[in-house]
Amino acid sequence: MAVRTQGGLGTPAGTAAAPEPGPTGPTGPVSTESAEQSVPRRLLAVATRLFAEKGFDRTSVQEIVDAANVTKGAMYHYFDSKDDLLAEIYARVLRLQMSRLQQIAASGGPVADRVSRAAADVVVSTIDNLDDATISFRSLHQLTAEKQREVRLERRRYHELFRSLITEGQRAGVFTDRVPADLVVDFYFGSVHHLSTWYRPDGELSPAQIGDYYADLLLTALRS
Amino acid sequence: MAVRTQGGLGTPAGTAAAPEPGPTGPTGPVSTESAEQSVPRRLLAVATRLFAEKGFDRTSVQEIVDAANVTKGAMYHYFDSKDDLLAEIYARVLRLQMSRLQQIAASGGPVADRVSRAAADVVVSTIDNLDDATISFRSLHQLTAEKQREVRLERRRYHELFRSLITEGQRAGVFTDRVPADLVVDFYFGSVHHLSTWYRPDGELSPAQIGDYYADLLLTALRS
Amino acid sequence: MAVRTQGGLGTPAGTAAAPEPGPTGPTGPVSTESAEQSVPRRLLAVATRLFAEKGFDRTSVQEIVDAANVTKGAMYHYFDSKDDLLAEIYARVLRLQMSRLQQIAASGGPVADRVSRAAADVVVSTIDNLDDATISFRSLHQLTAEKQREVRLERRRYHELFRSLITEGQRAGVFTDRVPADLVVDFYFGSVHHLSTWYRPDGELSPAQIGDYYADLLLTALRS
Amino acid sequence: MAVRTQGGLGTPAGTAAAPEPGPTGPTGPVSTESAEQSVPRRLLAVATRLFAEKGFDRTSVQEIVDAANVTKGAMYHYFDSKDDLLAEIYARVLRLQMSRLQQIAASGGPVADRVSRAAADVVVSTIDNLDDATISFRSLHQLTAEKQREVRLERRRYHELFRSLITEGQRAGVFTDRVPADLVVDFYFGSVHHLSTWYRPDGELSPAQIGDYYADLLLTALRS
DNA sequence: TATGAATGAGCTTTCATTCAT
DNA sequence: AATGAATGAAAGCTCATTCAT
Repeated sequence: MAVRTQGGLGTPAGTAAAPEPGPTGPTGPVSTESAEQSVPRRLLAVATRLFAEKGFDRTSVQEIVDAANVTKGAMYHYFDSKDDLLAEIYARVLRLQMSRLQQIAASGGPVADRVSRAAADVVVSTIDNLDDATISFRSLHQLTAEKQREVRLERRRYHELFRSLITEGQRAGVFTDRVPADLVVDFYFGSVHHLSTWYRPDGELSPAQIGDYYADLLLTALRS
Repeated sequence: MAVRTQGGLGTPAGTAAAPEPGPTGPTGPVSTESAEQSVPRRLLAVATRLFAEKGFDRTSVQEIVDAANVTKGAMYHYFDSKDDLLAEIYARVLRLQMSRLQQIAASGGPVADRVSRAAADVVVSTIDNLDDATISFRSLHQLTAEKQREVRLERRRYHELFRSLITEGQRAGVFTDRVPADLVVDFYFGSVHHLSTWYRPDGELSPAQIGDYYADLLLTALRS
Repeated sequence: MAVRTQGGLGTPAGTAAAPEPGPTGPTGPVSTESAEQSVPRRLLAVATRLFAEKGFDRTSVQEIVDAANVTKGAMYHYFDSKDDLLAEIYARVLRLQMSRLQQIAASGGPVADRVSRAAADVVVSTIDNLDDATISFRSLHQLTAEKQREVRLERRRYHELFRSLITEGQRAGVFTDRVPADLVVDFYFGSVHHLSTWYRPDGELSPAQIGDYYADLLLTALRS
Repeated sequence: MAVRTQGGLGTPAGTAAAPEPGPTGPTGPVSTESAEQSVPRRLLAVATRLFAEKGFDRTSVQEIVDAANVTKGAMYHYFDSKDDLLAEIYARVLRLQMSRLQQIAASGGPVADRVSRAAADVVVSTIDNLDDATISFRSLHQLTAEKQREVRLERRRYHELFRSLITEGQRAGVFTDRVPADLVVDFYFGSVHHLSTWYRPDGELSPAQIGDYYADLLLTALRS
């Protein structure tokens, strides 16, 4: 991030204290990407869509700023580089996924239930943010080495949390330990990340159904 | 493809019996990528490595021809474009995977055995050609629309064959039909394609072991 | 200059008697460049250092204001442009050198003594303000045509004064007139300006020693 | 330099063996900068003129290639960067000056004569290549650190050779050793480098006269 | 069959300056 | 007296591809 002012993107930029008016706010037309939101938000939204559609390297900064109705200078006021935009997208995804998993992991109930809920939930939230998924499984190598490291680290922390649920189930005897928990995690998240290559909103199955099927497959494979 | 030469790349590379003499004859140096092979082979080998390492868009034609010890003119003699190189890599991968799956599908034995063998085999062969896997899960959108269609078609044919084994098992009652066969295929190949993001040659598990674990997970999930 | 404020930069900086209280009053931190001095002074000090270090074109306004702990708006309040900063630096240097030379020229004693003292003094004062010297011999062409003219004019007036001392010596018969006085002046100030390219504070010779040697070389060359 | 072919710029680029036709060659019009010469030569000639006129940072690559009647791509085919162009100019200057000094140093005669000839010659050759002089005393900091080091090294070798003549004269007793030889060299070359700031072709003195005067001043200052 | 100079469009990024507050 | 978001023009550089030889 570039911006010399207080307030990054976790908290809305532009105005320090009050969150900016949502789509139902008092002024202006309603279009998620090109009005009513703060400049950096709009840029991120647009960049996410374009990176997913055409790939990072094939999306020019010009296209992004045009679509966001902003000048190039403005973009570089808020972001250090095109790369920074991508890094911000990764950060947002990881933050979101991690917080959802943490909530589920911390909730009560039998471990199998928690794993099942986590497994289904990550499917639904991946489908809800399909562009993010497309980008994050395809563009890691387009980040700087430094930022790749950060992303990998964060991703590992996520995997470890998920794995800890699996091993908890294995110790409790409800999951088989024939297969190493590590491998199970990689196995499952491979499936999840690839949703973006085949899921179509007009398909027969709803996100929730797919989530349930995926969770079923995982749980059945693990049941000892 | 451009190739106005005889023979060459139409026949599957993997199964070529005799290694062809390089342009420098029997005395030239021995290096898989930059001598002893035909120019187009060398270009494909080098391109595969570089595309996997740095991504398609970040690999310049100049880098490819330099690494292959060839001039640009020569490259454009054999390939229509940089794009063509990528398409050729996709074609090679698909050809190889398809032929292996066909062989296993056509072999005898109980359907569960065939699925298990196919599941384990695709893991091993994916690991054996990890660069191909990296490229093919990351670069589809860098092909022209037309070539994307071709690749998708071919990939669908592959999936259908695999799916037919699953449905065979379901009809035979050895696999559950709780989960649609289609979904199972996508689920499993997601895991497989993602091998390229985490597999490391120096890891604890051998390719064969990983293949067995993956097949185990799939078969257990399916066992009715 | 923009300055719409009272006092400030019109009076020579070097001779200001009382250090002015900084904007943070008596309790602020003490650092020549970023506190305790008035904003325009700080900007000039910082700009001088940065222009000498990296060159005028390679120093951005942002860098200057950051280093001076000031905002862009503030800078543009005091200076018309980046160019104006440079012009101010030139003006300061010329004012300083001129006043020193005038003092020496007006002092009594044999003309050879006065030339000798002037020659040594300009060396010492150049070394004392080495950044100024670096800038002024390298950045003239970065001023607007108009300001270049002004600087050249002022510089010529300085040279004329020095030259008048030489011709005085020539007329008095203590200096040779084999070489035109004009040329002697250019010859000598070339040497002086170039001090900034080779002088190092950790060198063996002190500024005063160098001044004496330079004066010796000049006087010997002139002695008839 | 970029160019992947044999033959740099010391030897004429373009054709390997035969030096390209001079301005009197058989084909094409006669204009030093934009025709009949090889592309890299033209680029260097044009760049030298523009860098001297407007400064390195204020000369755009676009201006250079326009003036040289060449496309940007062509420029980047021959030079790695705009920086490389500048480095090449420095290299050319240093090569030339060094070779002239070596010739004079190696010639016979009393040491005072050799110093005198060298001193006068460097003035004349500096005036003959005034653009080079302008650039080289003003643009060193615009080279990369690495190339600055190279230039400084080469320049030091030049100074050492000149200094060795001075010390030879000091040991022989024809020059005073009141002033360190090192300092004398810096003193004199300051004067020489600054020729570019005041010399005008329409001035009263010819280059040769100026050379003689400069040599006179130096020699008189040194005569013991 | 192969060369490599040359093209030209497009890329990301920088930056002095303005202006509503 | 000061802020800092925003502008818009221009910068240096890359690269797939062509073509005369």
